[in-house]
Amino acid sequence: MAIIKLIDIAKKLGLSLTTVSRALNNHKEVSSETKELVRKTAEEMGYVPNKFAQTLALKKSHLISLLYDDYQESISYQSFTFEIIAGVRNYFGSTPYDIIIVPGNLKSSRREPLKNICYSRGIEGLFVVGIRTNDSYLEELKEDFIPAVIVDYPLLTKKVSYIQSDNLKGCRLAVDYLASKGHKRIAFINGHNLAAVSPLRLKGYQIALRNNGLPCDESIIKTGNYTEKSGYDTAKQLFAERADFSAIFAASDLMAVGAIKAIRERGLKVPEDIAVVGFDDVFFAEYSHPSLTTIRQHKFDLGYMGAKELHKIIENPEGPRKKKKLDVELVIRESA
Amino acid sequence: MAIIKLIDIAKKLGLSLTTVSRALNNHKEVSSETKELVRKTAEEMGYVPNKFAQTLALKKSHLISLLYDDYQESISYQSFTFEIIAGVRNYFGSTPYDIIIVPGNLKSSRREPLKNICYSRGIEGLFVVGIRTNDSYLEELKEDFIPAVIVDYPLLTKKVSYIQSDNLKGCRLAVDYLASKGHKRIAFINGHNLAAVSPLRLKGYQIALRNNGLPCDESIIKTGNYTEKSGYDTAKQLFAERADFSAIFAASDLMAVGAIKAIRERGLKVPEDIAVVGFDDVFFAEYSHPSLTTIRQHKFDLGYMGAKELHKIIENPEGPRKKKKLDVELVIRESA
DNA sequence: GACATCTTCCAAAGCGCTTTGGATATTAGT
DNA sequence: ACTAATATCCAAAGCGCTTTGGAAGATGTC
Repeated sequence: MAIIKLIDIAKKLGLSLTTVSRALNNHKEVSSETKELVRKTAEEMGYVPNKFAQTLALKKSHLISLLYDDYQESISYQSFTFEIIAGVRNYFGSTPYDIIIVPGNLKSSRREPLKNICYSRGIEGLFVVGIRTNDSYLEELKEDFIPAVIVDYPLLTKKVSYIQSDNLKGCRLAVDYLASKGHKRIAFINGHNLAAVSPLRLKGYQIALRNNGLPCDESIIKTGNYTEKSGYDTAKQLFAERADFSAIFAASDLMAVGAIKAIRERGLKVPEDIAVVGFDDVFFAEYSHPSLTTIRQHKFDLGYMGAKELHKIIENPEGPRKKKKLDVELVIRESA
Repeated sequence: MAIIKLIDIAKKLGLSLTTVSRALNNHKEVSSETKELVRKTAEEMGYVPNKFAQTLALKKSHLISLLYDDYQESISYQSFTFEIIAGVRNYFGSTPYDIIIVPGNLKSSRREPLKNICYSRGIEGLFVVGIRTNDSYLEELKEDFIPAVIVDYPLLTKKVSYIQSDNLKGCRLAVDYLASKGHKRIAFINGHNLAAVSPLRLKGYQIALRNNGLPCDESIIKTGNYTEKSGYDTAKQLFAERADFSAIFAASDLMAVGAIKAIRERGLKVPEDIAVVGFDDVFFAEYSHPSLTTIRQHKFDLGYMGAKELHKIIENPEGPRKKKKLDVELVIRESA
């Protein structure tokens, strides 16, 4: 059975194409009886509009695109991304917009310019997550040629907003909590600067130390790359350097897990000897051992609220852009 | 700067629309000099073809759709899904196909018929992951109206293939390994029957027991729902019933983790008192404590190979369909 | 030089939809 | 009863592309 189109309905009812189209789109120029009739037969005949034809005629695709990376190497980031995407999807699920995934990864070296992708597919908005600070797409985004919302990268132009968790507060919560437990020397394992949040978290850590009247000692600040292994390595390095600390604050849960591994290998106990706090609250934080005290990011909301903002930009391109900061919370478990 | 189209190039070069189109599509009816000229100016002018117009004219959308569920309640499944999707995306990244995500979840109650979605968006193929055995979309899929590949649900028609891991082998590996360690009474925590793999895994477990000359005792077979909590609950239930067992084989890593928690609460040690083997090898299996011995599914490959098969079905609808079984392997860590 | 054969190009139609600009029929106004 | 307004419909054009069916010019053959 072939796919039926407007003209089929028109023929069957002895109406014109125009009238049928208008009836279905609820124009005023058609009587309500005909509208009802058309709607009913359309339903009966199983008519569905061809979006391509509509897009062409209306110059409106109702398509937004997701730009993200599979990041095979940092597998924990997956769950983070996935939850954000779930939020995006959930939001747009109640709008006429569909989501298209551009081929290939953010990382892929040989890839089309963003503009080509968007123009070619008539994409109306971009949702970007996990973009690195050295990504060339960022330059294109700055040209402001398309509405976009970026997670965790501070870009604010006429058509581009960004959204992220309140990293400063997150760090404050973590450090305050550790300080309240009597820790005076809190080491910090940060992530690399390809993630725009890294400097933020460092800053948050430093401010929080100051607010607690604690000195900021460069020698107990290390940089990993958000992976478990790097957490493990940097923690071992701290020990090797005979650094003086009683707690570790890691900029990701995965690094926290790695650090814990190093601590235990050293024959020390978590949290008795050394307390550990992570960041993210990825889902396995609860199941690791000891379960992780960490800063929870509301990932789904990041996606949902970001999608909402993107929608707003598309519908009202002249409106004001704003960065959005989502609240975070301290989740106290066993590791600190 | 407006988006430029074929006619713009034609005007600029004093050629006809037809010729320009043909030049870009490398038809033989146009001289190679003109081809080169057209290609160059197209490049210079930043021309990109409008896919909607192309689709309309060619009756070929190059669009496949991903059907999956965010499964908020079973968060571990996320990483499973995400990795599969990464595989799908990776495969289609080197083809002209784009991936569109249909709005809403598989689960969502009020949702469009699959046919409407596909016809309306000109979707050429469906990649389905995580569909439940009672999902109404399954009925539509059985009507065989569109090429599809399903992960983990056995449906094989003219246009639909499926792909899954070798569950039987997985169970065999797990049970054989436990048996080789001297375990005679191996409890089994299965998942619910909304997942088509559950009965398979039960069967695999039973066969493997038989092959090892071990009795199959119904009283140490329990059913959870693939979540950590259900693993915890069913393990506790086993203890409450004073069941006799020295090992637990769980049909998912998350249930395995839950079971371990119950075991330890009981004051017993893993693996010394009770050994535990999981299934899936989700990424945190490595980081849980004790790290999980489990059956690794190659999730990325599931997506990649499935996508390849889908591609094949689309390009050659008359070809033979086949189910594909991907190899699994035993990953030995600490829990058994 | 006349005919057939390529080669290279183009105008027009068509993909399925929406919208513009009229046309026709119905109702209201005086 | 005649005009003005209103309601209801339609034919045709256009969205940006590909393809069909020719046409014109170049080349080759005898």
